[in-house]
Amino acid sequence: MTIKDLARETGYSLGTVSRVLNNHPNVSEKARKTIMEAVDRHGFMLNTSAKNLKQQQSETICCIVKGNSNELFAKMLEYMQALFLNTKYTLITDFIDEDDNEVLRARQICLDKKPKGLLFFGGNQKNFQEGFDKIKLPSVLVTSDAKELSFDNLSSVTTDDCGGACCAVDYLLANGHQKIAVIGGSAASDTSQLRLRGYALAHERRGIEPKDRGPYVEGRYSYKSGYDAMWKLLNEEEKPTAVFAMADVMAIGAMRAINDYGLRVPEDISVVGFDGIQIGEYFCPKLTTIVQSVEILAKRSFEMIVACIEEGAPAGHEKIAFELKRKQSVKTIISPK
Amino acid sequence: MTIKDLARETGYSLGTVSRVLNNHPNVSEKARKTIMEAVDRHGFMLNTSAKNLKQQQSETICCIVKGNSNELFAKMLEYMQALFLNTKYTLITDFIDEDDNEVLRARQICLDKKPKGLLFFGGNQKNFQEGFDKIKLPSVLVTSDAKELSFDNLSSVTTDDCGGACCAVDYLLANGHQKIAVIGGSAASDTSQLRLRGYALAHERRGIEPKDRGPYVEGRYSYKSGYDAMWKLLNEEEKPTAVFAMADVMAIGAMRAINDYGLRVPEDISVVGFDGIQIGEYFCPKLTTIVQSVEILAKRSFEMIVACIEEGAPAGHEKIAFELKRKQSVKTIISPK
DNA sequence: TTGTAGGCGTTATCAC
DNA sequence: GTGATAACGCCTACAA
Repeated sequence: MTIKDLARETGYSLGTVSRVLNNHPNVSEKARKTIMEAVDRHGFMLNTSAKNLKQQQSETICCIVKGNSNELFAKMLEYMQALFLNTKYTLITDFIDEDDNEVLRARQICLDKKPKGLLFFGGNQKNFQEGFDKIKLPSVLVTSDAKELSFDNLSSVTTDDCGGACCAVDYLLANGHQKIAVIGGSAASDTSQLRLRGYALAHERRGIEPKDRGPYVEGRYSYKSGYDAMWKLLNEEEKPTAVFAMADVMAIGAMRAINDYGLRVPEDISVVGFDGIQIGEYFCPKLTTIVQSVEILAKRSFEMIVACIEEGAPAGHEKIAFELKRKQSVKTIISPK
Repeated sequence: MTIKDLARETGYSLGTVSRVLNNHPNVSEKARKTIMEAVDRHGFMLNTSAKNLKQQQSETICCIVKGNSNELFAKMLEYMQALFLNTKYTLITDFIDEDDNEVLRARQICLDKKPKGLLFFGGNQKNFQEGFDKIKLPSVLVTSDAKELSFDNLSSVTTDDCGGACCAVDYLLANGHQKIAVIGGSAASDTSQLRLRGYALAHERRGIEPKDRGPYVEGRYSYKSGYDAMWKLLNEEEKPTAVFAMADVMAIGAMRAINDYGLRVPEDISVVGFDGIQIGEYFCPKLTTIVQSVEILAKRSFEMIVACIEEGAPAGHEKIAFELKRKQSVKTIISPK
């Protein structure tokens, strides 16, 4: 069933049917009614391939989401959808695997759907370096800094990773912890780099030498990896009194490991996470963490992409404020100064 | 840039370029090489709209996933992708919102991509009743029973929800618990119905009258909802000694509520969940739960859809075995008989 | 092995 | 208001 069939059946021409289906003006009420009736009768739907093929431009913005079970991204998407509701743009979402190439995918989407702008939720610097020059659309990379990439059509909005980590670690130091271990992602990742930098910064500000700092265990952002990393730390000669985990999931894995080892959080070892995902609030003890504001992240990304599209605003790179959420997973060794 | 440009540039014709791009035989090595070089040079990509439009049939199976942060579905998808890797089919995935209409979406996809079969991860009976008659492709509904719908091209694979719930509750009864409360989804949902049926069944088998059973608190499948439901139970005159939560997330919310109320799991109140998600293993105490086998769910769905497509097998409705994972959230009041 | 031409289902630009 | 008709980019007979 195509609009051709619809035309034949209603006695109107292709053009009129198409006009009705696209809510164009200049169609008689009568035509609209007859045609819509036929549409409903058959449950007719337009073929979007044909539509996309023909349309040169669409009032569409595409959001490419990396990884399909990321609570932060899911929440951000909700806000984003709400924001686009009252605009002339339609937000379309495309989920891709964690390790798929988002830039390649974006290029395909540009070809097929001809969107006005691109939003990337998560992204790998390397993929951008290699292929983003082929993309000419205003784009915003959310959750990862694109300043260094310096494409003039690629903005970015990120949480202040370095500052957040610094704040978390400083909080631990202020509470009297000394050797603070870090568990986090691969040192090769930009985000991990920044958070590690924040860790160092907090120490530097208090004049603590590198040799007097705790160890860094690399892993992936998962419960299991957090567990394993912590387990490793627990079996070393000198156990840390506190751990900074670069992600809440790692923090939770770590807390479980501490429990299994027979120690307690925060009595024996304190833990601070990063992200602010829900489960942190439900875990026992409630996780003290650096909260990324998904709401502001979404809002600023939205504003930036729209400004770039409508006013040709230049690409910008913005850092969003974080918030230290003090809960129950940190013990005060000396009263904070 | 289109294949036309590519043809012009390489001196070959449209046909040859297309053949190269689609790995057809009957192309000279030379042509393949020159054309591929041009493709790489420009980073050329085919327009999939045009491709889909033209192609009448594709060796494709589409998986429509409802809700984009469902751990069970994400895991199932991983298995599914692995299963399809060695077949001639390409699995394409389409994520839709929790409350979008999966059947409508499926119809659109059929029009656009002309797949050979459909996989639904999650689905609403009502949507199927209303619109599935328009879909003529072999389909499998995973995680929700489609027997009652009785479409001859719609199979289903589900965990034995009733049996699982019965097992969970029986385990609690066997451990000496008496008034077992239930917290779960809306009584209107099929899955909740089945799990509630299992709860009743476990009691019937031991000859326990409805009046001697615990209360049922309705909610949604979320941490918060589990928390609220439990809080309500805690503030009633007669507190339960055990709770069966229809989802692990609810169970975790409930455990947090118990903690906040000043009681302990399992010493004061025991909890059993349903699903077998990761966090249950990391929570303190580790959650005793009914595990749905995502692996088998995926495997059987895969086998069924392929059988329907290739051998015209009739639709079937299968129940997958669950597993009771005994961990730390249940206390034995009397030794189990 | 390669080239040519028709058409997939739409939308948009014309006339009428 | 409405109806022809020409693309959109690609695939695939069929012809050479």
